[in-house]
Amino acid sequence: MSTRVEAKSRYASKITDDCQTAPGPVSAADRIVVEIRKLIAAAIFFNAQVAEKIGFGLSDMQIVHVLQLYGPSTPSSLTAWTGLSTGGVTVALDRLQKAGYIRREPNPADRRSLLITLMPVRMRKLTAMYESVESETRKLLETMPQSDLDAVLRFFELLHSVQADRRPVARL
Amino acid sequence: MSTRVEAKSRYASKITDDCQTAPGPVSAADRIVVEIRKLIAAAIFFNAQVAEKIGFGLSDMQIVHVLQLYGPSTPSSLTAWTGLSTGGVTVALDRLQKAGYIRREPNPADRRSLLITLMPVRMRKLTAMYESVESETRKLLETMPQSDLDAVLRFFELLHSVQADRRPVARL
DNA sequence: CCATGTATCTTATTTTATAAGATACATGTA
DNA sequence: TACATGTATCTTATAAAATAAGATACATGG
Repeated sequence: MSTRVEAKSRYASKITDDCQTAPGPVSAADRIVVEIRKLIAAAIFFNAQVAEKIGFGLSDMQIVHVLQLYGPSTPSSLTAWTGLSTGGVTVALDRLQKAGYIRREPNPADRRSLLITLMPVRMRKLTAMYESVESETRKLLETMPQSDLDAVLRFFELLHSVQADRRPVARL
Repeated sequence: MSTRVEAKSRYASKITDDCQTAPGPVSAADRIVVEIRKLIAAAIFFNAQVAEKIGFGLSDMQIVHVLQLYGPSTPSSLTAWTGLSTGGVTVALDRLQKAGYIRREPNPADRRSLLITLMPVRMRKLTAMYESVESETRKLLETMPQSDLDAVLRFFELLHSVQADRRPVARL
């Protein structure tokens, strides 16, 4: 078990002009912004590990995650989420379908379009790989006082307003 | 400006066995775990947008982010962070070097090895693209009471212990 | 009914990543 | 010191993934 410890004082973790973290007193907001970035970098890394283990690419992972978080989506919505071209999404969906992770269903709202849905059975294998991180996280969170948890939820509510305009809108 | 609003009650946002979000009362911890995942998915999306605009691939982005967050690194450390093969990192570094974003410097600790460092001048263009998200985030955070910010920082401290063992260790 | 726009798919081509092997240096042991 | 083994990076042929351009089928608004 690693004992690597991040700087915990308020005297670190601000990204400065010279493109590196530099010491010095910084505000809580500054530190939180850096923490968010570190969380994201770590998540991308972990994601890549999982992807490799099950033979997915990163685009395939993003598709699966979006479907799991936001429910059935159209290919065009996934085009936005992944940044792939339309052809790229088609090919990615072919891969995922052949591997049994998704199904293409008709979109009742538009006969040109499709709704991509996840196949629960296949997903179990994948979610199992995230289970340890998630349960560990949940367990740790439960050690925090309720007032802290509420503050964290308010924090995420704030973030939503930052993200809302920079995120694809699901149009079914 | 979008008016899309996420579910804010405690009666939503838990990922269930059927691989989709389902309604029902859930704990704060459960909701936070989902929020983390949504943050990550949104970040990957935003990342892809930025990457496309400046003609990077996602691997290149991850390399730049890691260098910015953790300082100069060896190619092998970047191999771990990106999940690329050693040859893949070499090629990615060639791209980044030709584009002027990084430099290969000798590693004083090991003559076989290198230290990859960012070139501040080129980075300005890239950081500018994140500036609006970050400053907007900072501005919103500053509307939160200090006690909430402290709680959020404690939250990230907890997360570090979850991530520590699932993250590459920088060995210079 | 028609013109225009949108959603997905197809396929040739380009871009990226891998795998296998090579070189140069490090490390530990005798 | 000499040697065997291990590690860090690079090279290059090959494989995988994504793009671009174009095609088809349906939607939408006059």
